[in-house]
Amino acid sequence: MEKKSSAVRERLLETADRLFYAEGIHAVGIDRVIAESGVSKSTMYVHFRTKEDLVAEYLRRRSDTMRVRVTREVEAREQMPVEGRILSVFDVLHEVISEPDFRGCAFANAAAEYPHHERVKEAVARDRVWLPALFSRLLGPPGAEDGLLVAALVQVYDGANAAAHLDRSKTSARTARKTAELLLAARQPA
Amino acid sequence: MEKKSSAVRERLLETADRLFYAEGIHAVGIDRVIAESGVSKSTMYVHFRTKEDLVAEYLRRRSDTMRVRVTREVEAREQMPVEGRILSVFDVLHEVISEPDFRGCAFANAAAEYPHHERVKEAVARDRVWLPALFSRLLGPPGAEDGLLVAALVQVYDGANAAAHLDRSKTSARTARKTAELLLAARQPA
DNA sequence: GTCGTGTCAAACAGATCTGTTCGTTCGATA
DNA sequence: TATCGAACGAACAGATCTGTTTGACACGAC
Repeated sequence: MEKKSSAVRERLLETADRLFYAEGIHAVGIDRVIAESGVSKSTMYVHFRTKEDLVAEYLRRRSDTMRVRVTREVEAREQMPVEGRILSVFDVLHEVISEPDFRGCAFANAAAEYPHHERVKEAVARDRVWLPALFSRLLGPPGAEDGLLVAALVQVYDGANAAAHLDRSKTSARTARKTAELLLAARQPA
Repeated sequence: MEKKSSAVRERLLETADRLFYAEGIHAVGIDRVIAESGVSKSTMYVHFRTKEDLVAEYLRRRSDTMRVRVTREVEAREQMPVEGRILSVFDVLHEVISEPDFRGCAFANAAAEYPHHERVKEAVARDRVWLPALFSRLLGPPGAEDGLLVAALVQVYDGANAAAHLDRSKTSARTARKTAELLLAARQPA
């Protein structure tokens, strides 16, 4: 299934990703996407029945890309203690927010633009699952307070994302990492 | 200056605040605002020369309202130790995210919708100042690491805001408060 | 060689959005 | 009572946005 990976489709998605993320979804019309991707409008509507479809696919890929990127780094530290593996998530975040075109969390942004849009809400909900799941898995068989620890770690991650965006802070992921260290050190020594 | 506080202007701003915050700025047209405020379009354009002016004023008031609300709670605890005063910020946040129409940080949302819009950027920058300033003031004459502590506290606040919005978490401010307690307890005991 | 598929270019339809204009109404005040 | 300011309602202009339609072209497979 889903053999649809033609060259035009890919070009459309790359352009959509770049424009939607950089300028916002509402602010970028279909005409911009087709102009900058070099695909004709009629062809674009063959590959994506509506703009909504294009947006949904944009979000799906954003989520997958980030999840894979973070997960790969964590997996690469297989023989590290869990603390180091969890902290490496914040190292990836540091890389991400350092990229010149960083403009915050694509899902927070999409949720802000389309608060009552069903497919966007689904895409956001889907994205919001993987990071706490990763932390949970790394922290092993859940103790009583691990739910709280996971939630706290995710919050620190989100806060660093927000600060990097709204304050243009270049160091927010470093700050977040230190807070995460503190949270991990304070874990109940069961 | 700025004696402009007529009844129509107030009705326009109240309606704009409700609609822009609930549904997003792009998604709400001027026609919605005038219809729901019961003000004619021509009158609205007397009070606000453009939609942009209305948006800027909406953000200004949102920022002021929240700043006043938080500051008042903190000031009410004048004889408490600083830790308690700082933690009370997260109690206010808990109240805010518990309100039924909560839909995230209005400034994060606006920044997501208008990434390159000068007046929105100004409004966001203006809002982003008061919370770290409040934390700094409470923490007293800045030690070497207090900048880091302030940034960490703000991040935790932002993270709780994001989680409350994107995950519909009702407990995120409580989680954030616990993290803040940890951060404060770990302060260098100078 | 013909058919089918994928693509393009351009015009168009219909909706929506911001902002303007114009004539009218109503109430306060001098 | 006459005047003036504030607001109204409705139509309009012009831009923009999503999505459709039409006709043509290129190219590979049968």
